[in-house]
Amino acid sequence: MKLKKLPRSFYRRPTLTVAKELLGKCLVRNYKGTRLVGRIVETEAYLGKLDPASHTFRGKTKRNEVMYWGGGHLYVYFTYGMHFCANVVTGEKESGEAVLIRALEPREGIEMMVKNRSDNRAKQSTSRSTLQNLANGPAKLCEALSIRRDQNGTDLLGDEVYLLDAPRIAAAEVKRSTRIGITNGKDKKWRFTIKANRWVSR
DNA sequence: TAGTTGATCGTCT
DNA sequence: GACGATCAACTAA
Repeated sequence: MKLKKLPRSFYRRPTLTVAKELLGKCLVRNYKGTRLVGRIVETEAYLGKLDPASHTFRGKTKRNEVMYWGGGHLYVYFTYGMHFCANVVTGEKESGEAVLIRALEPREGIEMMVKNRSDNRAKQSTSRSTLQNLANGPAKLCEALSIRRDQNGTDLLGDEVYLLDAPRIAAAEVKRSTRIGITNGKDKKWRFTIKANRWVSR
């Protein structure tokens, strides 16, 4: 069966629901005529005003403006002086909520992803670092898919970046845990992963 | 293999 | 002026 692009209505729902259902969907990035595709295996929800760890906790700013555009947009931010992270904006307009994509399982255009990753850094991946290291972290997948500041605010119903529908992951296969790399709101179990999936970040 | 640290800069206080 | 939704290299054992 042919997989379809997810409709706007998919995103305009409660953020935790979207975060959970994003698991197993495929993220597609059209880059220089090549389709780069990865299956989402790990997400985290950021619930705006309810969430001290969210960029929008303290209200709208120039940086987090995109999170108020409403479900179906891509929010890309820069952090640690060198990394980008990609979020899917969820909920209605002005909700200020989004889901962070934390890890992908590479599916298509893998050669290009490897190239993107090694171009930016003058690193060399030898024996050990193979596909495992390609997109198992929020900053890594941005590099692999060449998502940068230019993609901030991209409409996910366009052709540049979008998501393809896929059969929903069974509830028994979804693991819920605490989020990673934050200090505020540590206790909230708003991270979703596919159980026993080797592509999840650590 | 676990734990520590340097890189590096836009954004908010 | 401080720090972060990170990563990879380096150190010690």
